[in-house]
Amino acid sequence: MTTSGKDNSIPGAVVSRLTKYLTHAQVLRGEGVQWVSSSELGEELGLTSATVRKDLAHVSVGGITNRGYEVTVLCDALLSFLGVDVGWNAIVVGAGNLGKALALHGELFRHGFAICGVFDSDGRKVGMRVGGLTVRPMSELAATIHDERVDIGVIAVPAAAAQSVADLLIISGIRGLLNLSLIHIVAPSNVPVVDGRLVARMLELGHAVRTSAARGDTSDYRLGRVGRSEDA
Amino acid sequence: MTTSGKDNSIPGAVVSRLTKYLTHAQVLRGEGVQWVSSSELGEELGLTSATVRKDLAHVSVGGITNRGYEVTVLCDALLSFLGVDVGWNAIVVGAGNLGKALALHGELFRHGFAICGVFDSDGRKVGMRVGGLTVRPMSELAATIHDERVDIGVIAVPAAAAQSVADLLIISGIRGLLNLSLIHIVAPSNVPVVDGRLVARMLELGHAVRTSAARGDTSDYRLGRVGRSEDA
DNA sequence: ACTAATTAGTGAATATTTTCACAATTCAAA
DNA sequence: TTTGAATTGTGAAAATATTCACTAATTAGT
Repeated sequence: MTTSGKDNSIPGAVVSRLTKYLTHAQVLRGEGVQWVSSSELGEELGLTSATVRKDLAHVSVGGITNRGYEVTVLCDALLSFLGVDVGWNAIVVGAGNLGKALALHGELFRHGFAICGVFDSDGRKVGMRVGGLTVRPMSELAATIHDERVDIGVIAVPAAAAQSVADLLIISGIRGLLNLSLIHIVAPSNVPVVDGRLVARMLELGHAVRTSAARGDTSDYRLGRVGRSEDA
Repeated sequence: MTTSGKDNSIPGAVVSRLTKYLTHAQVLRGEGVQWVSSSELGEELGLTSATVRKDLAHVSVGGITNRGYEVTVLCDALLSFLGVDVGWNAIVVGAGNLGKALALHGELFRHGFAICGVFDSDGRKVGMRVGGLTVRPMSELAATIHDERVDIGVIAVPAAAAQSVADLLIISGIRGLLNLSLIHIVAPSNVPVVDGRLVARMLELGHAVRTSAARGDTSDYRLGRVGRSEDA
């Protein structure tokens, strides 16, 4: 019954898992499931039940002893803990394919992120439409961040420009950065940077595939959720 | 002098950092820098020099005592270690904005990933052009994986379809998955899954911004690389 | 009511990862 | 050649993270 909910600095790995609990709980809610236990969550997500319980103890969700966690309560607690209920204003810098894809990604909006601007240094891209937005020049970036109270900047520019874009965002008062560029971004400690570097992820995957092959892995495979049962 | 290079199962966190060393070393190479020390790398990437040295000990790069690591050797060793020199065949499932962005992302090709197909279950999307490729129907997926020796599948479909797409890829013999969907993907242990779930990353960022604000962080900020010095 | 079964919460034990600290080595310069 | 500064590689120590294992609580069934 403790679950203090407001401890101090939760490790990034825990927060990362919390996002998984959230999306899985949302799936369960969509299926009309009412209760879920730590062991079920763990099994589905490849974790031990103890890890799940310890993680969830950071959030204000009380589990109930012989039932588990109530799915809707779990969803709400995680949404609130992750700040989805408050919502964020975000801008995307870089109107290339990736930047446009993010700006148009409905799932982001649905999770509390309002994309309120797309910027590009390329004059030929300025003025283009991206969904309901128009690509704006970099010169308007600082004022926009200030005037529209932008919290988050998404860096979707080539590696060579990424750090200077980050610097511009930072001196303009941005509060956090999602880095989609290839390189590591340096930022002051009060501006958290989260990496979404997909090429790097692909490199990690390549390595994993290779070592998996080297180990000669085989597996007793049972299909995932979709194949396993007839869902709602 | 040991640096055995072929030990056993390197932690994922190490591999993730190796991709950072690689991209940073590539930047340095582009600038004509010849040597880099573990402490320089660590400072730039926010790590201790000991971590850098330990990480690099997994790869076959010998540092030299009073100099550090030779940048070109470091690049080559990391490229080789991560399998970029061998190269991979990849397909993208889901011809939405994100899927198209990935298929068209030049940086992927430059890092050894050849996108050799884009698939979608939506008949209206089948036949569309995506760069040099044509969107194909899901019915052709299994044969393509087999015939074109596809190693990696990128899952860029809505959450509701993601696991069944994964299952299809897996039974068709895919060797690794990049998951860009919202949900956790279940796969057998011989098919590694790497998460590139950008919405989840944004949620993590929202949390980080919030706790950063709660701590009242302020910072002595010096600009990153670009602002700090006059590079080559 | 009582019993059996289940499951959250958590202190203690493990396991893993990171950092420290130092010997060995190399380079540059006097 | 000698000295001094720099830097790797690595055991040992410290810090973190995960898992175990047990208690207390709750429910369902009889």
